[in-house]
Amino acid sequence: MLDRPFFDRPVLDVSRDLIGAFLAFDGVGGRIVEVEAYDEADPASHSFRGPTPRNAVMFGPPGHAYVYKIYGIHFCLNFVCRPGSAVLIRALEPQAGLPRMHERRGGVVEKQLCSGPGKLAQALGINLDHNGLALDRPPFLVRPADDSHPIATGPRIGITKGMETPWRFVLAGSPFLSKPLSPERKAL
DNA sequence: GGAGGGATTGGCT
DNA sequence: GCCAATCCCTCCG
Repeated sequence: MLDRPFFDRPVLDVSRDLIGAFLAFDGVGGRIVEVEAYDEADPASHSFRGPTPRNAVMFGPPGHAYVYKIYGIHFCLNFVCRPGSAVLIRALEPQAGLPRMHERRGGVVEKQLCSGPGKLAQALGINLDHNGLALDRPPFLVRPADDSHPIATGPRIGITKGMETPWRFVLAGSPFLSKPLSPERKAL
């Protein structure tokens, strides 16, 4: 079980170590195959301009869920690390509760159940009610990766600032990513 | 008090 | 590839 000490570390270390970890929400989830790191010095981060009502959880204790709504439609799930930093969970390899994922996501193929931050939140049933919940107890369950995985990094997706910062981490070669990594780079 | 915009997705050209 | 959908949060007046 991953709890506060795991998340009370530099956000890049946490991001790398989350690749291959298992995430479930109310028994629905899978292996984390794609994340992105954000911190307070980063113009792409919600925490860049300091604490506000929306991002308050990012400045709270490590090991909690920061959930926000994007484009008025979708939800995105982050894991809070040290104050002002968080890891956006972007894609899972579905492993648990697949029938419920399919119900929530409609008639998509398995590869597309959790291949993006909004899709993942929809498949797991995560919304603003879950903002601020601790990650080390139900309905959340986060378990460490049981062995090492080939990790690749690259630029983050969809942002309009900080595009040059290669803080996207993926499980190299996974077919469950939101987008292929290009060009492929070695992990730090 | 109000306008502008976003760490996305899915559908259409 | 392009673009609309749709909610607050943030910032400015």
